[in-house]
Amino acid sequence: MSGYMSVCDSCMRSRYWCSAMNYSLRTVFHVDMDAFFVSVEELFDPSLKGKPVVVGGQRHERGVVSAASYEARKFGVHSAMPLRTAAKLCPQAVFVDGHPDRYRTCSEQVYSVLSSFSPQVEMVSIDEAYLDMSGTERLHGPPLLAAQKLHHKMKSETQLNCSIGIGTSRLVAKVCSGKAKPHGLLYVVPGQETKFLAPLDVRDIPGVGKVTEQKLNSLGIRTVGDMAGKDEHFLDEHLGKWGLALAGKARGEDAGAWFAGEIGDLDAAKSISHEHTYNEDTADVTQIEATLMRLSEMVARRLREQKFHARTLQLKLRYRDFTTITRAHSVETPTQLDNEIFSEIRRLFHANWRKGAEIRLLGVQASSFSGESAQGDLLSGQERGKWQQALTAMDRVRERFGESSVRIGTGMKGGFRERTHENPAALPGKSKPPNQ
DNA sequence: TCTGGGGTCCTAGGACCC
DNA sequence: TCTGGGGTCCTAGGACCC
Repeated sequence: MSGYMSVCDSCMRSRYWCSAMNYSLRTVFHVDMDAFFVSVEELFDPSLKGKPVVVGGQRHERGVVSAASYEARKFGVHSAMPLRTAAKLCPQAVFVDGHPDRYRTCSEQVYSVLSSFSPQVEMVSIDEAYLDMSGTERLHGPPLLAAQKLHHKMKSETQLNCSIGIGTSRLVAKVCSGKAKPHGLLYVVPGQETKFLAPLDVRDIPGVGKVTEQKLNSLGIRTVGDMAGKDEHFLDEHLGKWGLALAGKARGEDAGAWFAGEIGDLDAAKSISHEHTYNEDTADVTQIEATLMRLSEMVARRLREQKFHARTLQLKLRYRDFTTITRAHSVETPTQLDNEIFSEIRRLFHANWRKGAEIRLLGVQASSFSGESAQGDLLSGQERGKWQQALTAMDRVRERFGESSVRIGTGMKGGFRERTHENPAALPGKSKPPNQ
């Protein structure tokens, strides 16, 4: 049981190997899809293959890159970069709008492949998952063999590539998958965690961003090894609770539970939000309220889908100069109704907007969820019931015929004015008050 | 460069209660 | 009358992730 070698599937170069094996420890896979959005777009339009591709919007739009193909990355393009910057760096790139529905569908296929390898799969985002592979040796063989099988099955069933990191903790597995990209495997054998992590930049630790990196650097800490060398008091003193967590990470340890399934409802959503950035800043109250209405509807609809009632409603407001404020209010009766959310949001807006100041972004967020709402005072119990019914019916229609098929008309309780939808494509909807 | 959208978690201050 | 300390809830802001 010695000498497993990790091999990149495409180039067959070895990546890492070691001779120690220990099955008494847990084996975690971190599976990360390669350039996921780009790869999915290529499935729908094979002519994109081999070209520099930028997913996220058109080259002159306000917005940022969601994903870039490896060809585009060669020019310095990366995700979160403004689209216009990407266009300057790589003028020949093909710019593609994102298609969330396609990604969701493919993500489900990915999940089903993963599920055939372990009963413990935790999707942590649309293109990324942890698998608890402990105890699967008899079925799938030792970790590297199982990982190679997974690579092949993923490719043959979804036509997508992934990278796989293997370790005794989620942290190590995650760092490995990052180092294995693209389409590689990387295995850190039990006992070698600290050695593997030590030379890495602190920035490679998930959770360490620009700010924490700067702070650590100023303390003379550049590598994970530097961090592991400091005692916990030191880190605690300078970084608080974070410091202690980081000290553990430097040793390759996870904080908290291994897998959500073990401690129950870890994946339950804690907030639901929608926001919108205008293509052109605006101070037009009619347009602003229409946007707030639409965002409120979107949030309410998802609350109903998930059978949540929210107690805390939050408005987010970003001005032209990028200064951003949030203003929240907790209502007495948790709600999932469009008009209750909208009226609270509208109140927050008018109470906090610097009148006349141009707005770049608006957002609506709901949180503090409960399963049921008490019978409330904003609307009487009977009235509330009617709204509930009407809105649930509308949700069903929207599901079948699309977002623009139903609109709340004027004159309903709550008095919404006719919508001036800023997205022309969504405009030609029928106005239809709920029955009764 | 001119900065999306959807989330999670943490901190910190103030109100309020005991 | 002045003064504690702990706990919890609420709100605002910010770091970070994909």
